[in-house]
Amino acid sequence: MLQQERHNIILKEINLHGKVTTTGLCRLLKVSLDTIRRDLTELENQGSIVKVHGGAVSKTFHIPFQQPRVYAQEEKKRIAEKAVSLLKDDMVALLGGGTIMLELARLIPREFKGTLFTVSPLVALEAAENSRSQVILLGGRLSAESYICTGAAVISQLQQIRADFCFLGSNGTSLKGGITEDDWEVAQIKKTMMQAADKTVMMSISEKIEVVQKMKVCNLQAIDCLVTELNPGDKRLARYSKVIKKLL
Amino acid sequence: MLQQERHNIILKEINLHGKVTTTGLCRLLKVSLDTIRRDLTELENQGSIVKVHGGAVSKTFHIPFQQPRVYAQEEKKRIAEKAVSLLKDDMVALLGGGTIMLELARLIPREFKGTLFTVSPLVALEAAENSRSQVILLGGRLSAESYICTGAAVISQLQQIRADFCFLGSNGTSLKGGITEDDWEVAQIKKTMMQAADKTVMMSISEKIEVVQKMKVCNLQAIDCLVTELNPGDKRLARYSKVIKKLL
DNA sequence: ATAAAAATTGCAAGAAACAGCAAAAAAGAA
DNA sequence: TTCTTTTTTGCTGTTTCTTGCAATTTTTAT
Repeated sequence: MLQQERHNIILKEINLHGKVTTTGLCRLLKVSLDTIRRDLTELENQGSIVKVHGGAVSKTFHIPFQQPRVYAQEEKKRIAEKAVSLLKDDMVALLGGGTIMLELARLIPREFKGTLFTVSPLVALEAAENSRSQVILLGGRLSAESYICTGAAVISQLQQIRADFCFLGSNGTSLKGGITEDDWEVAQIKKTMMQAADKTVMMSISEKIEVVQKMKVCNLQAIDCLVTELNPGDKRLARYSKVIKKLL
Repeated sequence: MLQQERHNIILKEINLHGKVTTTGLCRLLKVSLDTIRRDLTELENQGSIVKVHGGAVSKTFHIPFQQPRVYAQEEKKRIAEKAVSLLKDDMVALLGGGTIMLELARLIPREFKGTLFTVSPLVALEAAENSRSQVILLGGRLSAESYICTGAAVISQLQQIRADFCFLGSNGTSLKGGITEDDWEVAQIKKTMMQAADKTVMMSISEKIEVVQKMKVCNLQAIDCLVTELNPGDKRLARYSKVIKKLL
């Protein structure tokens, strides 16, 4: 077996599974551990893979140490950056809960002057810290699972509000299923929030695209803008661009 | 299973749920608790997550003031322990804000069954985490200084409540000046909370005894119970025992 | 206050990595 | 072909890394 041949097989394995183990390759290629180690060292020097104790992982699999933030969080941050650009002074905005919304609250410019309503205590605290805008927390029964206020009190307060924008995170976004959620209470709140605002901005990481959860929030037609970390021209979003007015 | 693999899985879990438990990961990954602990330590050193007792939380969910353990001076904890003993099942209680109240929220027994109203998002989150009781957050404009909800909305919601107990922290307690506060808005809220409850429990560390602030909340006669970290028979409290029905 | 759960520390067994060396294989030259 | 040179491979002993265990301390729950 040629050296080059082994290298190709190793690369194929890594691209397929994201990782390889030294002993696994040893069995697969019927050569000694040392040979495999030397192979891995060479491939690493070429810059194709990253060696770790026990084997090697693909470059995309490996998170460099300099990057202190977690990958999904980077994506969420990118989404929040795009969404926050929609904020204009004197705007009245409704904010949902979830981690993307927390990122958004964190990114609100200090000089932004507007009114922010939210059902999430965490988002409220973050927004109040980071901006001089008015932050109004819509109170109600606090759900320990979702960390947002739920129940009739929230619904009735929402019905008294007329907001310009409603920013929501999505747990499931699909062409057929629309926007879906795994918690019934949360779905109700989101529905009502959308009714209380002129326009709805839905934020979804691409992982959640074409994912369908148990509880329906709305059809895609009800969305005015879909924000993902992807480029709006990405092929994964092609079919969405026909249904939703604006992609970011 | 490669170490890197475990790390990736842990990060994914944290991003998905916001938190992980050591034992949960132990079951999921089929390795010993020690290995999980070491993994979490490494990920924390990388800056990806924040370790807490029992597991780890996502950096996004981790808000600096959510870990008031640093402020949790022994005295405040002692006060909270005494106060929490006043809670009985099926009780409706109003909770104020502040660090003592956070300690109280943390000490609420898991089996306590009652209804808790609060104007503080932090207290609400803590209480919802630590007990199976119903937690209702009274929403309103969030004050960035005091981290509690203020304004007319809170006042009007409070006027619709009839609670058994009202638990408040005090920033100033004196024989002549009564209970005082440095923030006008907060003083208004506290006044209204007291009116909405049958009995008021005031919690004050001895540092704040004989301290007078600018804004008056009430006279000492309006207090049903004063809780301090001192022994009720302490001579510093002697003159208070004549005015207040109960000392703890 | 007491009991239970979790964290920390030190340690030892096992697995993997490393370095040097020698045998085997491959390549090139006479 | 045969000999020499170079490269590759496998082996050995040593070192490093990882993991799980036990004892102890700290934190949390009751």
